[in-house]
Amino acid sequence: MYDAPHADGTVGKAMQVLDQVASFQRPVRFSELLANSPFPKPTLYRFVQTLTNQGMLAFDAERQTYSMGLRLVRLAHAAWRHSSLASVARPFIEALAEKIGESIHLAQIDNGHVLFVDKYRVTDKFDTLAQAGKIAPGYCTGVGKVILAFMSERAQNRALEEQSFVAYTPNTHRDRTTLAAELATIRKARVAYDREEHELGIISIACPILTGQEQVVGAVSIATSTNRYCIDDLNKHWPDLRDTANSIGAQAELWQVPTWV
Amino acid sequence: MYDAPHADGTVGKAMQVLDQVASFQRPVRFSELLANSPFPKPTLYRFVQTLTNQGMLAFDAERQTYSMGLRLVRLAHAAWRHSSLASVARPFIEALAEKIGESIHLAQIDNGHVLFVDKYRVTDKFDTLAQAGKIAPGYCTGVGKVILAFMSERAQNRALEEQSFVAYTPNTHRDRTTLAAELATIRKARVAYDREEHELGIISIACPILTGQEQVVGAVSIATSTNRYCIDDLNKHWPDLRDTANSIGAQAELWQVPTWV
DNA sequence: ATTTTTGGTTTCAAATAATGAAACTCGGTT
DNA sequence: AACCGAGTTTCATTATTTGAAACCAAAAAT
Repeated sequence: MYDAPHADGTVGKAMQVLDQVASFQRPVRFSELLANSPFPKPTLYRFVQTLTNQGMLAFDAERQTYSMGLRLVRLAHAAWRHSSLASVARPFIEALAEKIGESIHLAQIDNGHVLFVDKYRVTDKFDTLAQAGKIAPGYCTGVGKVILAFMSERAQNRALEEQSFVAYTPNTHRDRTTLAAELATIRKARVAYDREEHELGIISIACPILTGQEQVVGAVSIATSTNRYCIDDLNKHWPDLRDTANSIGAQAELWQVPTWV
Repeated sequence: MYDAPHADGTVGKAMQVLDQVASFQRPVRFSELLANSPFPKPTLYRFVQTLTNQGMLAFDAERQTYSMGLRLVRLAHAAWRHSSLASVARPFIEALAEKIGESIHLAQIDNGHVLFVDKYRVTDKFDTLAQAGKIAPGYCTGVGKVILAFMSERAQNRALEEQSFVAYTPNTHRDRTTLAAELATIRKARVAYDREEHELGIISIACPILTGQEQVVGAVSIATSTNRYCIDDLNKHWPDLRDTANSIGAQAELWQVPTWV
């Protein structure tokens, strides 16, 4: 990696601490943080203090643990509405879900990882942040692969660099070369499939959301379980999915959605 | 508004910039930020750069505008799950909503402002971040007043200090004294009403969510429109609402929800 | 076509804030 | 009573932030 000589100063370090706390997925003690921290004790201590003061972290005095602060929820509200495709895409996804009666995922890419920004489950209707905001790897999901496939070469290289290639299932791509080959195919076909690559029993079909100049802004997918359907069944929905993706892309263009190069 | 004491160093200032961008509620140009910024041009410029590098802001090169970054959505996901009442409260709220067929709000307090962390609308089922993550004033909402009423004296004073007392409707409290009087009543009655104080035509009944030691962690409310019901009708649901609030409180205590003193 | 203005970016010395080794405090051991 | 581990504070050193001024490019005005 070329970048990260001085890691964006003090603010960058503080954000690193935020990420670390988030990564625990549970309230965490100071000493636990310290154990996996690049920072010496007093430095980390002050970061955690500052972030708590700022409401970016929350400190539970009783249990002496830190967790993510509510200020983030407030800030994310704005991010959601103005930087994510979710608000633009919502009506289209809703319509598609009603029509075909399967779960729909909406994703954008964030630092080589697929970020789910919205999700419609036939049963629950839309989920809250409990579901949205999740991340998943790019190299083994339908939405991830289709986004990667349509990135500019430079961006794709950078993103591929960051993939971990953990073998979640026997079908998971295990290195860059086989993945790169599939990405080329995907780009031609304009559709990607997840054949139980991330989770056994789960398959999906994904289409890219593009602007007029063929820039990817995200992806939509229909996901289902192998108990109910096979890839060929999903394929029957392809025209609908493609149309939905196109409509979202057109709408996103009118609206001011930042593109991801 | 008297500002924070030392504004928490560089990190605090950066967070201030984040807030500022969020406050615009739309993509914003550098010069617009500069106009309302306490920081000189190069300083603000560097903050915005750093935050963009960090994914806390997103820069749209084409339109030359900044908006909130997707990293916030990722981080908020964790905040939501581990620091908010939402995950704990969800099943109880769902049950209540099914039973009485009205919209339910779940709120926590964040710096004197009511932060809606979840919302169940009978029609739409749960909303996404589009709704959750919103903030509302504390002094003129059912959930806000009931939370304020149950805060420790010290915390209440601090929170009251921060209320703006904008008169949204003729019924809105216009100063601290009348509000303080009502808060005392609310604390005794253990229930608060919003009689069109925030929005004409909207009324609600709210109960506090308390721990065993009577610490407020949040509030639940039933909201409806005056076209359909009056306060007395809402009052019929009071036992159910109170029970729901109590169940959430009990559950929150078992789980590690940070308390707000 | 030339000048001026506007919006954004870079420089660099001075001012300030971050840093971390070490020392300290406070419950709870041994 | 001495010890330990987790958390907190001190303070001289170091590195980062700061902002006036200068710069640049593109748009607007002349």
